[in-house]
Amino acid sequence: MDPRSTSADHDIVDELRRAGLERGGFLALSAATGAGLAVALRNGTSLSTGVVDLGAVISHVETELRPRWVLWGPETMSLVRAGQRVGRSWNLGAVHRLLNGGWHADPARIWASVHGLDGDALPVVTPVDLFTAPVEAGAADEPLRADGYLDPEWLTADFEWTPKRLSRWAQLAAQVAVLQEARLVELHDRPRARSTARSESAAELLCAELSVDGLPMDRRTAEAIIAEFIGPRPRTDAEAVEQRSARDAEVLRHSSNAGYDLRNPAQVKSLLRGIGVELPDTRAWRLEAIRGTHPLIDALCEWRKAERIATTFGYGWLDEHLGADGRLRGEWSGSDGAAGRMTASAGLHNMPANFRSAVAAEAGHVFVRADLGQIEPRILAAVSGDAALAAATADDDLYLPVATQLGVDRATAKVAVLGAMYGQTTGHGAVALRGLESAYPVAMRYLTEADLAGQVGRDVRTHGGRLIRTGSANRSELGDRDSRSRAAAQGRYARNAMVQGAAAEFFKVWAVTVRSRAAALDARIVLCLHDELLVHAPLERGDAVAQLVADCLVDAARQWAPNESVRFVADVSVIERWSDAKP
DNA sequence: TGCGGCTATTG
DNA sequence: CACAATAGCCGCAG
Repeated sequence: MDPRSTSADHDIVDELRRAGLERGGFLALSAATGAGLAVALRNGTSLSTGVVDLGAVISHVETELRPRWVLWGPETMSLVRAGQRVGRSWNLGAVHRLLNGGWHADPARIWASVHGLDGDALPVVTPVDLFTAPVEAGAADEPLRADGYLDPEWLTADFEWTPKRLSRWAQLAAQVAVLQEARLVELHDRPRARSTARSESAAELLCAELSVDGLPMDRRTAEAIIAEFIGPRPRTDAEAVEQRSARDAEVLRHSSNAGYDLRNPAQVKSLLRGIGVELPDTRAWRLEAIRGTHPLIDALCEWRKAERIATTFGYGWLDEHLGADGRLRGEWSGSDGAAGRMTASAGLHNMPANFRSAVAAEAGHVFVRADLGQIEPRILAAVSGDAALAAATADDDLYLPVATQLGVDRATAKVAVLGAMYGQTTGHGAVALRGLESAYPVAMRYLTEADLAGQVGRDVRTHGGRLIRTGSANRSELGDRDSRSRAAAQGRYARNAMVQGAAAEFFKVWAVTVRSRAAALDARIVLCLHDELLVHAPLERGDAVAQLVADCLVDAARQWAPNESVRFVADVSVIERWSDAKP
């Protein structure tokens, strides 16, 4: 178990082979600036080096052995920042979130979880003062405490890493990976869980790469779009203030009282009351509905659009997130706290659609854009095993056969299906909903059971094995509602999470398959948008990448879906700007 | 200064 | 205006 040191004289690949590492085997990695790196195998063997070129060692091992790199989590970014694009990973944080739901995935919690310790009773760092005896040097090399928890000192930002400590840390990571794998195997009713662990881990690699690479964006086009709404870039703060009050004045001149604050919803209501309009709230869709009835309404609608650009998607946004290299960068997360979709900051997931013309491929490159068609109802058909709904997926537009089956028009069928997945029980869709119950009983029962579980706070698991927590933890927005509507909300949440979560798992399988196979064509994924992929590819490889993306969908479906009864479809196009895609 | 409410945008 | 997310500004409590 003693860590062995390796050096340039001793080839680390040979040592790993001798230690029993097979191609694709678990290889835990820990590294710290100035302290070198350490790796550990699942059998406990650990090797460490002194200060090394992290990239060179990883690259060598990756080429020769293609291991499954076991990472606690944050090392993923270090790896990618060091220029490494490894193929396989086992991300302890991602697997922890899969097994336990929620968002927390720090090493202390992960360790406690796989050892059955209370995650809400984690030890905390005791402040060092005159009355605290200094920790003995020997004890500080062992992170495992007598009570079974990890020493919180090891998790602090200024922890002093040594080769010996890195070795131990890697050993622990390897142990956790083995324990997590065992837990996944125990999920007998979720046979896909181990596979999901691997694809979710690969998605973490993809997220790190997306964070580092960024989205190609043409600054001049973006600035022109901003200028359309709020005018040229202000040169001074005073000029910015002036532009802002000029925008306000354009609305207020239609009112007799110019003192109202347009940014205060209550005052906007008063403003509207002044022209004889009484609204329950001042949301855009309510204002749009009465557009043209008074010049103030129209001016207010325009003001709202401009204000949105000025505050969120204006020059400040570009300055903060668009690099000198023309890449828009945000932080990517592989799975959010709820159903496990990917998230991104810097507006990458909620950029107004009119900015898509600014998202442009670089010279000599094209985008391959692909989006999944009607993914959620197709996912529902697959995970529920509803043969009738699966039959409808044979159509490019599944709402057409569903409409025929229900004896309603397509629009009604669509609203009903979406309403069923979101948990809507009232309104126009409610009548058609009863038609769904009789036409697709298996799918509807799948949703209802998730709903009931959510209502009573019983956790559920998606098809791929992700725990959806519906109990007390994790959700905060259910504060002061009464218990009945809270239960109903939790029911809708669980019902939808089973579909949205499974769709997210499937999407990630597709995305990581594309990631892995597009590399050989020098193409890289630059954006993931829940059901849409944007791949940046060399101009001459555009068609080949488009074909590859379509092929990967077939493979992803074969790998992820319980059987081949459900058809998944994607619209794939080769374009120069994101806006070139069909509506 | 932190938090809930309101608003807008995306899938 | 159901399900999910990020993100800004405002008013209010501490």
